[in-house]
Amino acid sequence: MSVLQEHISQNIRQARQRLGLSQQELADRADLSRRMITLIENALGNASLSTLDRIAHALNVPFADLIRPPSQTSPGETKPIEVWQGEHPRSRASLLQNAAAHRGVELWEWSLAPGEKYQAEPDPVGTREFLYVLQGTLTLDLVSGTQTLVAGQSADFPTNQPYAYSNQGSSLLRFVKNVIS
Amino acid sequence: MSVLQEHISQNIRQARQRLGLSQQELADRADLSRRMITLIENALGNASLSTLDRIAHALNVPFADLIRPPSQTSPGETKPIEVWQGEHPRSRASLLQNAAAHRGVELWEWSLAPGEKYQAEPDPVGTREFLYVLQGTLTLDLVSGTQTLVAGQSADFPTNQPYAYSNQGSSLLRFVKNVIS
DNA sequence: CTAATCTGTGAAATATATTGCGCATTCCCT
DNA sequence: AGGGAATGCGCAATATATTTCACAGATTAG
Repeated sequence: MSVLQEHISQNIRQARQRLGLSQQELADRADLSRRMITLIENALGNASLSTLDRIAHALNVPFADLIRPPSQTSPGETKPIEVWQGEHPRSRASLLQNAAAHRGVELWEWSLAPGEKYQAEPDPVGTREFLYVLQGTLTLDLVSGTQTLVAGQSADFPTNQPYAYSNQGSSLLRFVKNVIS
Repeated sequence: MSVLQEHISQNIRQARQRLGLSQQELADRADLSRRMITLIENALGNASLSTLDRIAHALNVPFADLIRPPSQTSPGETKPIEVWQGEHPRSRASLLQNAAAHRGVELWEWSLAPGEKYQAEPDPVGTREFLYVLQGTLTLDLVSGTQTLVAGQSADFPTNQPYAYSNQGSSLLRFVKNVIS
């Protein structure tokens, strides 16, 4: 199959998993059959414009991102994608940028209200994260132990094991992170 | 019909006429029927990926050009390394994290005092940057034009051409950036 | 005017995208 | 072990993209 379809299939699967959606859920959102999602994500089939467009909308990404060759992008802003929201309205996770680079680089900005906690699931081996705390205090729970980071500090750790962010301080916590896979 | 199809139809017709091709000639080159070309150029029909891809090849343009709006074309902290400092003591660039990933990912935090400017030299092709403005206003000079980013906005652009950051506002500018090579 | 080319459109035929269903497999969970 | 969720795949049915052909209007050239 064409290189184009390879890119599309990878981009779609990546975006879907980033949102934590199953194939069925994506199919429902896009009003397509799960069969079609499977076909496209495996670079089989030959989707039509409307099909791809509906998937793009369901994934909340610009259409261009689906066909973007992993190497190049055009200059421009992109608007944040709200990916997760905590009980407190100020607790949220936004995907700022996502490069379908060799393996993939993501730039995130997170906010956690006092007392808020986010428990993350393990990623595939090879995945790691960069953290940079903008304000507040971040408590980072890893299998190897607990770490505390204050504004201006950064950390680097593998995420193929369960981990959790929490704000045990009394003021808003904000930090940026990179996910490298 | 969708905006997407409007763009595609205009782009295709525009590219075809630029080459001085008739619909029939384009159809022959792309191994499609002239009927299909007519349908697509009038934003009717709903082309498949392969169809659009063949048209893109026949027109000798990247696929991405068809869809754009017709107008354009182990855990541990590390301590920051001071890499650049401006005339004003509050203007500085710190390398926060640097992953020797497949090709390399860097996470930076920058500060620019009002009036400060940093002129960057072109990087090797394939190098790109992610920007995320924390506070203040960032003026980004690219060969393709000038962009202004305020706090909370992010941008993504290739850096194989000269570019410059400047703070033309009246308050301190802070932003983080990723360099992906 | 007449011929020739280009473009748009309708309709039936054909190719293929898309669906719906069932089933196998894997993985996670208790 | 066993149950449930998620994914992949074969296959027949259906929807629709794509072709083929035929014709009409518009434009240009001789």
